[in-house]
Amino acid sequence: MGGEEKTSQVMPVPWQQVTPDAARRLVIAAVEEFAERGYHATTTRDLAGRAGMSPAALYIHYKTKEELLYQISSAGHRLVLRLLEDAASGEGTPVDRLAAAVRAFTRWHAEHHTMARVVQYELGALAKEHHAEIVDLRCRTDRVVRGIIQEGVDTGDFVVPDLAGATVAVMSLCIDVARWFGAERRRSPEEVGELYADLVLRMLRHAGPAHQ
Amino acid sequence: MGGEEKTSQVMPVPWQQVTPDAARRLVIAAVEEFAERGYHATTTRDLAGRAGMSPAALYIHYKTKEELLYQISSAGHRLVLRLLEDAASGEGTPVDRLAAAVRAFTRWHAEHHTMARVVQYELGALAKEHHAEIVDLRCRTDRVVRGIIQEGVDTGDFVVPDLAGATVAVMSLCIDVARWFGAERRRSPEEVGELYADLVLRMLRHAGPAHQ
DNA sequence: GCCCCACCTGAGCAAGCGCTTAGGGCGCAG
DNA sequence: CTGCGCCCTAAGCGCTTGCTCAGGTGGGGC
Repeated sequence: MGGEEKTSQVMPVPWQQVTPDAARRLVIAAVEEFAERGYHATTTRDLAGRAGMSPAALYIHYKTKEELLYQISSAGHRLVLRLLEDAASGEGTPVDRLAAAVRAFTRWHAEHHTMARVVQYELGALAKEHHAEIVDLRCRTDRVVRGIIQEGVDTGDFVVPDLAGATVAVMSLCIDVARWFGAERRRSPEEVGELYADLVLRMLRHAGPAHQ
Repeated sequence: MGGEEKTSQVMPVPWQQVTPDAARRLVIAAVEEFAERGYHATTTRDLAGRAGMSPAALYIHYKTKEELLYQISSAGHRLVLRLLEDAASGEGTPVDRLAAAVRAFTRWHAEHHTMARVVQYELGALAKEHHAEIVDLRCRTDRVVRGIIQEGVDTGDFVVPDLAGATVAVMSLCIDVARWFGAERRRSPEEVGELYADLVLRMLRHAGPAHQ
């Protein structure tokens, strides 16, 4: 029972390289279940059931339930970091690159909002050393975005009274997409990405007459 | 064990009217525990222990653990709704009133970030009829903010390509404060409120030379 | 035929869960 | 004093939890 879940594949999800097949089915089941009910409300029996196997089979592929969460969290954070680094090291002005970063970051949170929910809201359930590793990744993503904004300030394209505050606000705006996206069916991930890129530029650009 | 928690009281928290004292201690303990570990990871023994009583005493004051969550969620949502309605029905231009709304909404999420976390991130753990009631409250808060933005668009102060999208973005930005605030000690709730009011106005105002 | 190995299952263990029950102490009206 | 009601606790019930383990199945090399 439990038909195959169809997830949109516009951006790559790294589960293709997870083997054997049962392990992949488990990790996909875990993303859906953790996103829907939360890590602590999900039982190993739920996961095994959704992946089409007995509860005991889970422990052939993963040592603990927490390791499954860690795999998801780690893969998600690394993927997001790469996304932002690509945007940051791309061509164009800081304005262009911040827009690209926000577009990609937002779009990922919308398109993969189930995985994004696990990545962003289930950190607290990680074991201590796993948690520390993830926090380090998050600091790095923060630094990437702050770097682009700083460059924009240097060129005079951005005017921000508080660099750290603006960085937090920009990332916060994008991250929270994972929370509300899905309840509303009207907008596509691409549209939200465009809208947010525009809003963020409006937020940070100096409010002079030389608009676009 | 477990000293008295000191919560800043700049904005009123309605627990003063919760009686008897043990019931109030329980609800305060529940806010802290639910915010820190999440509803499902918190046990009734944790709550009773933090409130300084035996596990069984909880059930004298609340029928279930879920009812405790519901009391917190309901009180929080009603408080936030009133906060926004006050700002919306205040004096001044739509620009002034949106700034006031964002300032108050943001500040509440920062100042009471433990309660806000429960209010914003533990909805899914509510029983079905409680959940429906809370969702209704959330729709009303949404409508209040959308109303202010719409007025600003009518007066020509705001230029937004997508009213619903802009509303979601504005509220999203404020709500997410509950997630990250507390890790960073550098900013006060008032400062974040000011920063966010400024950023939101920049996001929505038409980008002409008639600035400020 | 044979064994090996990767993968899986049924049954179940110890611990912890939400919640209940029987009863105890204490303040107060009589 | 007695009697009553409120607030509380110790003990524990029935169930679910994360996880284990002995054993089974099926395909490939010999």
